[in-house]
Amino acid sequence: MDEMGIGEFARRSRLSVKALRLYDEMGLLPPSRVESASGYRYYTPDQLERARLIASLRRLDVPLADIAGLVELDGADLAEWLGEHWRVAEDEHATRRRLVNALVVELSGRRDDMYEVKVRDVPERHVLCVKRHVTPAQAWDLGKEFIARLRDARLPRVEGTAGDVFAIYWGEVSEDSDGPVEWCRPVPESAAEALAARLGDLTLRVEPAHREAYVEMGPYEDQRAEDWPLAESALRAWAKEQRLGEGGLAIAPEELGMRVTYAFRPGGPVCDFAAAYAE
Amino acid sequence: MDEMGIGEFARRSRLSVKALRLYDEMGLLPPSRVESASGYRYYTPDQLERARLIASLRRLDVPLADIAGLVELDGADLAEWLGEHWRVAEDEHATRRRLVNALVVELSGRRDDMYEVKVRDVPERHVLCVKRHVTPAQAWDLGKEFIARLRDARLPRVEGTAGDVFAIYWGEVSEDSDGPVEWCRPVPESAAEALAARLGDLTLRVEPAHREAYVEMGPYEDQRAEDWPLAESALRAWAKEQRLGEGGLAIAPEELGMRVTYAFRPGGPVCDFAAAYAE
DNA sequence: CTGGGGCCTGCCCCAAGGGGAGGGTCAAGG
DNA sequence: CCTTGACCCTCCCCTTGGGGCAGGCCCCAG
Repeated sequence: MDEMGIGEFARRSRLSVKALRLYDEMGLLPPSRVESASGYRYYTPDQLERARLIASLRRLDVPLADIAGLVELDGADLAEWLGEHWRVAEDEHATRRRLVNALVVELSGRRDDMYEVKVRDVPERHVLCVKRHVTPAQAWDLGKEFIARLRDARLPRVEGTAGDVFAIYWGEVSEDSDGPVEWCRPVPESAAEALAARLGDLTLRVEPAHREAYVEMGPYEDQRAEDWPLAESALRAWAKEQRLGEGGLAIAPEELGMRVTYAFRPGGPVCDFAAAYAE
Repeated sequence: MDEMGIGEFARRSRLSVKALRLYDEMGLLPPSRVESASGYRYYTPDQLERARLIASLRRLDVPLADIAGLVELDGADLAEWLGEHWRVAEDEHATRRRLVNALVVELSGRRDDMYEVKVRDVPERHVLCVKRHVTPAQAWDLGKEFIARLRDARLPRVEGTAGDVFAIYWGEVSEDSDGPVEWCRPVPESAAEALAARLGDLTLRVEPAHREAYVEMGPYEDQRAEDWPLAESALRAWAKEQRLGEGGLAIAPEELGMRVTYAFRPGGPVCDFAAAYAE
């Protein structure tokens, strides 16, 4: 029988002795034999394949908890899982790359050419709103639903950009912070009173006139939550350049919220990411 | 004075309250004022910029220890540092991508088309060797030096592939495991005796005849240590296919070592990654 | 039978916070 | 003035995937 001690097995599997003892303890890779008297672990060469697979997965930062399930899969299923895992990793990497680019551009004082900041004046508006606390997952689905409801053709429309549906993020929406988010639809003042009767879960309020700095984020379907902080920082850099309050208070998420406007223009719906400020 | 509590500061900086308390404790981002009676932390808006920078760097997985130094740099230097940091990250990502590809190819049973495994017979040879324990950093420099020494034109050459300089990795070379690595130069048997007199730190030994499975790794200058395990696994997969010992023992790094052959062919030096086995 | 290397368990340590207990503070409303 | 609820404090334990070390067996070769 072709046994070896833990040291040799470690060298040949490219795992550390410490890791092997851990994997034994958690049942992921028990030695083929453990001498009860001494406690010595003995491994056989046919355990190397599993060990090397574990080592590879660890090198890809797959958590041990996942690995425990994965090593029971057959090759094809594991390959499929890896494909999916890698897709996610590529995604995160791309997000980080955008963040690095944005940071470097901002720090080196160059103009950010990724996002062009524009300004628009928004008049006082009567808006129909619905406000919810949502997790990131819900935000997308619920958003779609509310946007559809609010675009309901039977509601009279406000002319121009000021009539687009928008959402206000009053707080951060992430795994452990759930908004709130408010979806809004401007309605003509003339219609507001009549609507007040049949509101349902909607509320009617008046938004003050303000100025918005915004960047265009492209098609609605392509929105990725990770890009919003980049847009936000572009707005902030712009604000600094414009000397809109050195303390960072002119752009005021805490007052008027970060906004995403859904403009259903010809050619498909596109988004703006906007920060309102009160001059 | 435009102070805010830790909660508001957390929201506006996209850092958690917990993180802020930690950064205070370690002096990275102390509040502008701490009420001594209550222990309450109060921050000012002009601290937001630093806080947001820290948050961005953390999102890039920069360790806090590094961040502590980085936030004192000016924009240009920090941008430069980020560029370098990112270059490394891209590198690691590319390495992981190669590993995933290799794994998926191997697991789904497809032939690995990245590396074509070839076989060659190596006759018994007299070799001039120098063996050292080296760290990864040293391996490269020391390797260059020894290869140059061993290629010394005054030594008689063995004809053909069998005459190429090669290195044997007897153990893993990584941050915490230092080899050993042996650099070798075959010499004709006829010259061996005469050489024995003026050996210096070189040793002369006889390598048994064996067969080597190998893959071609491209130019010498492009070698990256991270690719070698991939090549090794390609060899191992090939060995399995050839039924060269199901236990994984026929390919025997533990016996004959993993080899890298430096072939100084016309067109520049290229490397082979080889595993010797004893039929 | 003795030395040296291999191996054992058990304990503490790391980053970068998260979660919660138990208790003090602040500001607004009654 | 009092209460209530939101906010904040410190302290302690928990996480992942091991690394490092202490103190003590074990095993094999000479």
